[in-house]
Amino acid sequence: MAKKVSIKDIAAQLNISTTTVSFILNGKGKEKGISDVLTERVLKYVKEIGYTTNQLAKSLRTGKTNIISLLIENIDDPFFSSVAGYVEAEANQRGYKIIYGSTKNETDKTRELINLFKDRHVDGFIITPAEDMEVDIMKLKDEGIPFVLFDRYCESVQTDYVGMDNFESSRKAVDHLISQNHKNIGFVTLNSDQSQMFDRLRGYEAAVSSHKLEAFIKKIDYSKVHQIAVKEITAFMNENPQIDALFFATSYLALKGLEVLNNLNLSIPDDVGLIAFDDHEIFKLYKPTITAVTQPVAEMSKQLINLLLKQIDNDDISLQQPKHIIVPSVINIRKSSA
Amino acid sequence: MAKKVSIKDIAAQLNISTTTVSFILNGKGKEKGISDVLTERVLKYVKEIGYTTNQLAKSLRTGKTNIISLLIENIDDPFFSSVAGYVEAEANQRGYKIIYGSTKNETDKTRELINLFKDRHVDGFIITPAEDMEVDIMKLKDEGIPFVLFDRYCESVQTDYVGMDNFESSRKAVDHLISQNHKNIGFVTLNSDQSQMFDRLRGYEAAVSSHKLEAFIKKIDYSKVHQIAVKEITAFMNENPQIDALFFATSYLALKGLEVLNNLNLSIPDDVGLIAFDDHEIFKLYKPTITAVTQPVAEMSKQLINLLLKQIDNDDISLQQPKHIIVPSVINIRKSSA
DNA sequence: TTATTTTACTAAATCGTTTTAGGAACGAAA
DNA sequence: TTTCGTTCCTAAAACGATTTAGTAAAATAA
Repeated sequence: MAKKVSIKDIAAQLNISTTTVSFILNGKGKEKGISDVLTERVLKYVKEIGYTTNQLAKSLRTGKTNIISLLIENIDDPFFSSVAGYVEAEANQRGYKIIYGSTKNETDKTRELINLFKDRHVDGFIITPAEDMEVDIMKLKDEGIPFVLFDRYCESVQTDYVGMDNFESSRKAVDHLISQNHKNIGFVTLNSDQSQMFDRLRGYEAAVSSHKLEAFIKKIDYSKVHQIAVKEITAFMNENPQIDALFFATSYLALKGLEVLNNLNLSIPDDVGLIAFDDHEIFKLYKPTITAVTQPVAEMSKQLINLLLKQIDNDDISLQQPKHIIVPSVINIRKSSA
Repeated sequence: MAKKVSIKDIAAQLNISTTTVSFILNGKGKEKGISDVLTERVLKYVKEIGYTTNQLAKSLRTGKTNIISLLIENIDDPFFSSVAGYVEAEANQRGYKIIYGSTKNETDKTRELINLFKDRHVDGFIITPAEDMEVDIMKLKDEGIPFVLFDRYCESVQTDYVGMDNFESSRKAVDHLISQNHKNIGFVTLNSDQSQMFDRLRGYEAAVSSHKLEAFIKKIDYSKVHQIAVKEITAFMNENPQIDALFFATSYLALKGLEVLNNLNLSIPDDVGLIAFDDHEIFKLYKPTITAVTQPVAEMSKQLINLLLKQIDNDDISLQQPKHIIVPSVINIRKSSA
């Protein structure tokens, strides 16, 4: 394994100082009054031997890593991996790389990841906070570390945030079911106090109560979705046979729901109308196609990077007013909600 | 933003040397003959002020980052994001973090990502190589940088590799269609020379030719799948109306195929039998359910990290015989191939 | 001629660790 | 009293860059 050549080696080889080499490599030759002749010579030699900078050393000295930490619920989830894809593209374009971590929506895991990446001196964070993270978020803010919350926010801490109007989106979705003559609309959601889930629940409640309909709510633990969702939803349907439509708070819950409706031989939308929160490739192909509240993932990703880089570039964060960017949702109306 | 405290600060505060602090923090106190009393005192103080190591500095000095670069085709693809999820979990457990890059299966982009992460001194790479990367892979090998290829390998370079027997899996899938009395089996694949695609093609050809059946092959450019696949597959079906079964070389091609069959009002499996390479959540729910060749993603991920860490831990890589780990595939037989 | 400015460069400190090589203090052995 | 081992700790170099605060020499001005 040939040792990598360093600026020092270049300097020695060309009989000049490392300072000069560094200036030239960083394009500060002109500004620092290095002659064109020497600049040429250095650049040529550097190219010849194929030197590349040791980013670790550079980062240590400058305090900049050009790495952004993306902490999402789970990389193996279409919504989040889609965000990861867009965020990566957007970040790359602006000279940043992404280091990710799946929080599994667990507070301890998220906290641990934040600390790990802080020690690695990432330039900033994009975080989908788990529950009870107010203290940690507050700490990040106090330390002046750039970060943007995503998907859900912390009620008690003012921070940059990109997300959707979950309340309004949810209400509209339920309104749409009502407009299609569904009367007994069940809501299947997570057992979670996170803002996005809370708002979706409130939206559902607002819609049904404003039409004087009865509310049917089923909450499922996030950590147990895969094990128990099918059973729980089945029980929910059996206990409330009058339900003629279902609204699912996430796409993976909706998938579980489809499985249940299949098992129960209930047809969509004749027996049960259906809308899911978050779109999914399946929904376009399923028979019937499934109506879904769609988050503009590309737009959100762009905003996330925008806000974050704005923080990273201005170090006088404290002066800035935290920004909440609420992007509009779209309901992709398909056959399941007829 | 309070300046972070360093080992130097601790040493100064306690009136001892940084060496001592470092030894203690790295658990070398005993070995280096630091007294228990002092060890206690340092540990207590460190805890009190909540010191954490600057990993950048540590990495610079030790040459270890504990970061693995995962270069996959596209994070926004269920197969790869699933791999990313497992690889992350496996790596985390063993003290490593993942920095990822989506290559989009483009040679230049992949090359660029490799170089970028090399400059960042990642400890190793997991790579799904794009086409024509032999030279780059050879270079990595020469430089003694630990890496494992995944999903597809480089014919001309001996390297560690984790993948499947694509030839055999493909042949079995086609054999299964034949056993179900399909006679004219079309194969829809990518226009690619990569090993995994090449082997799937060979598997298909072997199966049809051994049964003296005619081959119908459609190749689509990876970069244009989203734009043209539906049109191309439609044309393919129209030009070859005798086709009574389709085998798709990837799950996203199969999704395009489903769209086409829908449009053409062809029913599965009565008009056209169908098998996809790579499973997908949709396939379990689609009506009818779709038969798929399934890669054991969890197992592959574990093997990837295993092989890679073995390289990272032994620096006498040159002595090791490159290992090819071929994991068995499973055909999830569902209704579409009846 | 001398003073000043400009041009073209560089020595050395620094970022925060790890690690090599060694040193002081003390007691025991010769 | 010298010598030798222990025990416990440290000075300083190193990793590879950036950057501050210069300086020497040449050009220009006075």
